[in-house]
Amino acid sequence: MAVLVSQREIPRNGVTTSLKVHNGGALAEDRRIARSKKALRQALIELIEERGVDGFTVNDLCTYADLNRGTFYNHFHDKDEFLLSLEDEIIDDLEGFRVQLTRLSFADLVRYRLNSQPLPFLVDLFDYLREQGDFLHAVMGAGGDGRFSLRLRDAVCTNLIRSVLHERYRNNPTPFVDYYISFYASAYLGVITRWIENGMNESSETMARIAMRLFFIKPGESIEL
Amino acid sequence: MAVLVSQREIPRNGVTTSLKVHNGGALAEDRRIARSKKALRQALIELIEERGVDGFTVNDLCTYADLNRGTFYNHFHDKDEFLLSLEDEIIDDLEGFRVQLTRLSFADLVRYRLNSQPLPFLVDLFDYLREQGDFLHAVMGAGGDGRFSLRLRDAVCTNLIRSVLHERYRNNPTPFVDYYISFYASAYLGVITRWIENGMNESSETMARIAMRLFFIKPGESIEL
DNA sequence: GCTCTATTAAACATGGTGTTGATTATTATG
DNA sequence: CATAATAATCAACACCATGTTTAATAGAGC
Repeated sequence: MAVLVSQREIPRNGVTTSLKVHNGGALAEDRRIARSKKALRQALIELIEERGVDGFTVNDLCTYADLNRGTFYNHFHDKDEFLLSLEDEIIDDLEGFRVQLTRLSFADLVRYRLNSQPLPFLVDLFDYLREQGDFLHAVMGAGGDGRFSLRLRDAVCTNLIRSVLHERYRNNPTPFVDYYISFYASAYLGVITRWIENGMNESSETMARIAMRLFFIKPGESIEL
Repeated sequence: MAVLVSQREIPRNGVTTSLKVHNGGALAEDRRIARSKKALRQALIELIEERGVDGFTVNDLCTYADLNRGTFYNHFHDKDEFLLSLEDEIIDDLEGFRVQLTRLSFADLVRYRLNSQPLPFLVDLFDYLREQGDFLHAVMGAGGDGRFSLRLRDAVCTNLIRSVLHERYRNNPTPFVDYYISFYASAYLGVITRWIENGMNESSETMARIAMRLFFIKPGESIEL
């Protein structure tokens, strides 16, 4: 009676799914599972691009992925949980960048800027975003999932600004500082979004330089091109 | 046979719905329609806040609005069309601000800044946003409609930046200028979003001043509080 | 090769959707 | 106030997606 129970067991909060792409080896997923999830991921991207995140059903998803609908339900409870699990992977990966961020100081930024060098951290970040480009393009586009952009802003941009902000103001609860942080966090999210929307034409180095240049510019000033 | 056809006729693209709130008088809507739509709007806001934009059905909507489900379908084809019609109202209203924007120059901004006066245009904008606060809070929040923020950014913020940008760069297709505009457009959208999320505590004048101050600040500089 | 398990296929109850026709209630208008 | 117009209600409908369950098949791992 309880024999086949494990088949119905759905991984709590996508723990297993995080092993999928960057699989270190330990606790490797069954090839069939990996294949199915990969096909579903690709189908999801295509369908979001074509019809927007709410413009298709689980049926459509499985048709695109050339899988039985039951297979989908073996792994995910519903469409949203599946989407969230993929988003979680990205956010989890970005945690790694967050720890780099906390080590970053305003002084570092200035030093690299004076040497006309892009911050390696930023280059790595744009490299990673490019790696996930197809998914990000779908999910951050017009038909994508608005929640993800908010998470990305909090996961990366807000922390980025906080870390390079002068220590005095970093945890200052003044309303202006609050808006100051929101201002720049959203600003950098906007740059990233724009880059992804436009097909990521610029190289990661170029983008890192642009990001740094934007940090040191004053809006009212004339731009030296 | 074609007698009752008019009851099923749904207004093409929410033309009639735009008369609802700010009704100038001409072609006034039937009171019953206005009442129904108002109830639906309020129900929508409550349900988005409670369950997110995809967390409820047309059934729920009508239960909250205390209306028959048929009434909803008399006016709208589906949930999304209804939501879009409400968003369109806001965007249409903001068109008025857009024309003010095109008249705005960088010089104006500096002049007001030197006199420590907030731009009347900005005060009006924040006043209007507050007026629509409950809807905006729902639709721009975590459970809201991500598409709307994108529209708001394009309708207001991008134009705002373009108009105060130096003429030389305004229509400059350089990649950097492109990102420059995205940067500041998203930045100001972020400030607006933050203000709305936080319950719009600051007055419109205060927000206008903060917005102007953020325009003249250089990120790397220390902030004078 | 043998065991375990993922995929498939079919069936099912459930619930939301969008539409329709007839009835009732409310509104605008003369 | 009386009347015509029309909006809201109610019940019923076919349709489709959902999420679950079963048994059979196929494939992975060892």
